[in-house]
Parts: sequence; C-alpha cells; structure tokens
Amino acid sequence: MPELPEVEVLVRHLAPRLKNKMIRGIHVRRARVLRPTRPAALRRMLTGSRFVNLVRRAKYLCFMLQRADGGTFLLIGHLGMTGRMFLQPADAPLPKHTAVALDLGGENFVFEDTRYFGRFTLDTSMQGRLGPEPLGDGFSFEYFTHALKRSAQAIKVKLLDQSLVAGLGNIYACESLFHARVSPRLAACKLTRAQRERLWSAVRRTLADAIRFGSSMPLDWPGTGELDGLFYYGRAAGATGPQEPLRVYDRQGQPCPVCQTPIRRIVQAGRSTFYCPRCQQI
DNA sequence: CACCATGTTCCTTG
DNA sequence: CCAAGGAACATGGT
Repeated sequence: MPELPEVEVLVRHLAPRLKNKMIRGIHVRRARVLRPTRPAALRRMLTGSRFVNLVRRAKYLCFMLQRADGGTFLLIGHLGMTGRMFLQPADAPLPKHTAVALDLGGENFVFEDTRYFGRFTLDTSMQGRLGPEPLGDGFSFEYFTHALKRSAQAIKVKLLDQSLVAGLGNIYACESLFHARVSPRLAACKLTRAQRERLWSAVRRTLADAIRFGSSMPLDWPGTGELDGLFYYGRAAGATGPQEPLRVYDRQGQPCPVCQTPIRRIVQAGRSTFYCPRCQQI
C-alpha cells in the first residue's frame, strides 16, 4: 500500500492528532511485527509515555516519544505492503488483522496489517542503511549521476534500491520512468545526461504530485469503505474528486495515455514493471 | 488450483 | 568481499 507519498500524507494526518497524547496501555496481537523488540520491552517503554512528534523518513514513520522521567526515544513504524495506522474510538472493535493497538484513553491507535509484513519496533538500525530523501537536498543531480555511474543493473531496479534513494516503491518507480520517457530496462550506467536529468526531475515531480493528490481529498484511513481500491487513498464515503493519477502502473494492455500503444508488463528482480514500449524505448 | 499483490530481508550463487 | 537473483514472510483477491 504505502510508498513515500502515502506515508507522508499519513504522517501529516496523524502528527497533530497524536501530539501530547499519553499511552495508557498496549495490546500486541502479532509479536512478529515488533522484531527484534520483545513485547515486554515495548510495553515497558511505551506505557506512560507521550507522543511528542512524528516525522517520516523514507517509508518509515518515526514516532518521537517521551517517558515520564523526561527521556525521549524513537518508535519506528513501517506499513509493509498492506499496513494501515489510524485512530478509532475506544469502544470500537479492533480490526481482524490488528497487529498492535495503543490505548490512548478515549481512543485507540491501531496498527492493522493484513499480511503482517510491517514493523512497529524500537530497533532503529535500518535508518543507517537508507539513501537520501528524494525530495531533499541530499538527492542532488550530481549524487544521482554518481550513484548510477558504475552499475550495469536495470534503472528500474536501481530506483527500488533504498540505499540509493529512499522512498520509491514499485508504483512510483514505474510512474517516474514513464514521465521521464526512460526505458525501465536500460542499464543504469547507460543513461545519457539528458535521460538522467529527466528522470531526476520526474522522480521528484511524481512524488510531489502524489503527495499533493493524497492531501487533496478526505481519505478512508481504516480502509473499510467501499471506495477503498488499489491504493491507500481510498476516498472517504461520499467524497468526490479526481481519479488516481497513475499512468502505467497495473495498466498492462491498456493504451498509453500519450501514444495509445498498449502498456507492457515485464518482470524485473521479481517485481512487475509497467511501461510504454514506444514512449520508453532503449 | 493457479497466479498476482504498494516491501524488506535472508540465503545462495557466481 | 560484492552483485544479482530467488525465496521467504502471510493473507487475500481474481
């Protein structure tokens, strides 16, 4: 479900709603998502702590908490493929695939994840392996050029490498390559300067546009509404608005929005890639 | 039954 | 040592 834009929109939604709230208790229904933190350790740290801030790093949610004694620490969340996080009234039943729920008094903060690939942990070690934020200053054109220079791997696969640039997933990697008119099969070191410039810009524009899109409508955070679809941005009941602006992802066989050539699906590094074979030639 | 799914990590192979 | 590929994780949809 979540790539950088979905996590960003979620963080903006949750941050003001969690700020200063105290955790009264914690239910761990699926200890696997805590790895390597143990349930007792998480309970000891969280119970009695308050949320002081929430920020996004790549696809991770970084909850900053403060204990009663004043000490602060980080809780790291990741939505995996199917995770959701939302607040619901204390008397509402927890969803079937609730992994963790935090008792905030009048409401529960729920981490629900059908496939349980997500994380809810005190382990921060993955942060050191992440590349720069694609929308930040660290992801300069010079950095991008240097990072692609010596790799013969397909550019699509490189865009999914979180140590190169952190936050792109399968959807936005495909969409960015389409916007840049670069073939996903092109070896990273074979991109021309013009192609690198287009792709560098397209990555940033595609992500920024998705954040804007996700921010522009009321969203169905628990995903229980009928309009919940492929994407995190299931519209809240009764909401109207533009269609999700994906041009090639999950559209194999459908006409390219630019040239009408059927969109093609191939497999790279075990993941589907969608592209227009005419607009994105090698 | 088959195959597919927004992600990450681990293991094997070269 | 590194790069690349594949399987595993777990559940549900088509």
